[in-house]
Amino acid sequence: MLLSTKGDYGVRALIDLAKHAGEGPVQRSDIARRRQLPESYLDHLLAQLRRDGFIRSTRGPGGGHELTRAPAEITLLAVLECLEGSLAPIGCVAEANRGGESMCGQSWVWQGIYDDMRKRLEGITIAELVEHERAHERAAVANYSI
Amino acid sequence: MLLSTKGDYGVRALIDLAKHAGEGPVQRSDIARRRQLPESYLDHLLAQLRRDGFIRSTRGPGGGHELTRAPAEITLLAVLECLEGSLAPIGCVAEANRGGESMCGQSWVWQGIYDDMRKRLEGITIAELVEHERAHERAAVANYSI
DNA sequence: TACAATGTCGACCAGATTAGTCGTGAATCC
DNA sequence: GGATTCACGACTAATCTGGTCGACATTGTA
Repeated sequence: MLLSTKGDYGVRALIDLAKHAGEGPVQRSDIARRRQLPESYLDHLLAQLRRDGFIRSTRGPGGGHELTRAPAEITLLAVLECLEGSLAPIGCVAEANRGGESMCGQSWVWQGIYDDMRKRLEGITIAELVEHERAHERAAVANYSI
Repeated sequence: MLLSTKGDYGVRALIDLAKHAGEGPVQRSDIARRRQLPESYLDHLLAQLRRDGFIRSTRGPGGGHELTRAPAEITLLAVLECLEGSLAPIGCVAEANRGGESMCGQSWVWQGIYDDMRKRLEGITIAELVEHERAHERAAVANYSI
């Protein structure tokens, strides 16, 4: 598996923050409840996202977490690399892209796959994921009303 | 990391078998020495490849391992799925492709990436990897002779 | 100023996976 | 019968995953 729950949960948390942008800080407990994530685990992910500048946090009553940028300016690639580290599919590619020169015999295959994937992930923003989720919600409501 | 050393080593072993196809069974110790792999670990990988019908093995003096098919008929995708199990980048895609219906919010992204990758890997055979390696060897020799 | 709400940080933990090693046994050839 | 080779399962150490927990820092409010 290329992705662990770190990346998965972290993206969901950012989607939640994006959906509530402009409403003041969003509390960890609210994110955890709405997205059904373990709150104390979410804690670590938010810490990482803050360290990398995706969110800002404030303490005290009424405190919480907010995006530092517009959702349309946060790419899925950036978020996942923040939370998961390198997304390289195989060790030799990870080393090569860290500036190393080691290239195993099949790395040309994996480098191509890696480049494709990064390109795709770079083209998707949190804003698009929010929009996708909203469309899904509308579809669900439409189904229900039939 | 999507791939462990299992897939990596296993592919190298098959390349070795392909290069020595038609010369009778190739011994585990020879593969391990030429490819610089731990022999006792390679044992497990060859067992898996045999169970899935990629190679046949014979015991006793002069025994060893051989491909059951032409290298051009063995795709990288098939080998890797044999050794690594599913190559799905994230859990929800793995479940969806096992017949489940669970689709997380971002799975449309990952399904596309997964499909791209499988298509690429399906288009590459062990024969091509052997040819690539030979080309690399020729280049190295050419460099040396300058 | 006290207290409650909230985030911050690091220690800790159980289970799974990875990357092996090793030993016993089975088949085969001479 | 002995040497050679594969077959298979037990075992292990290190690392990663997916958390939990507790002490502490910060801040708003009464």
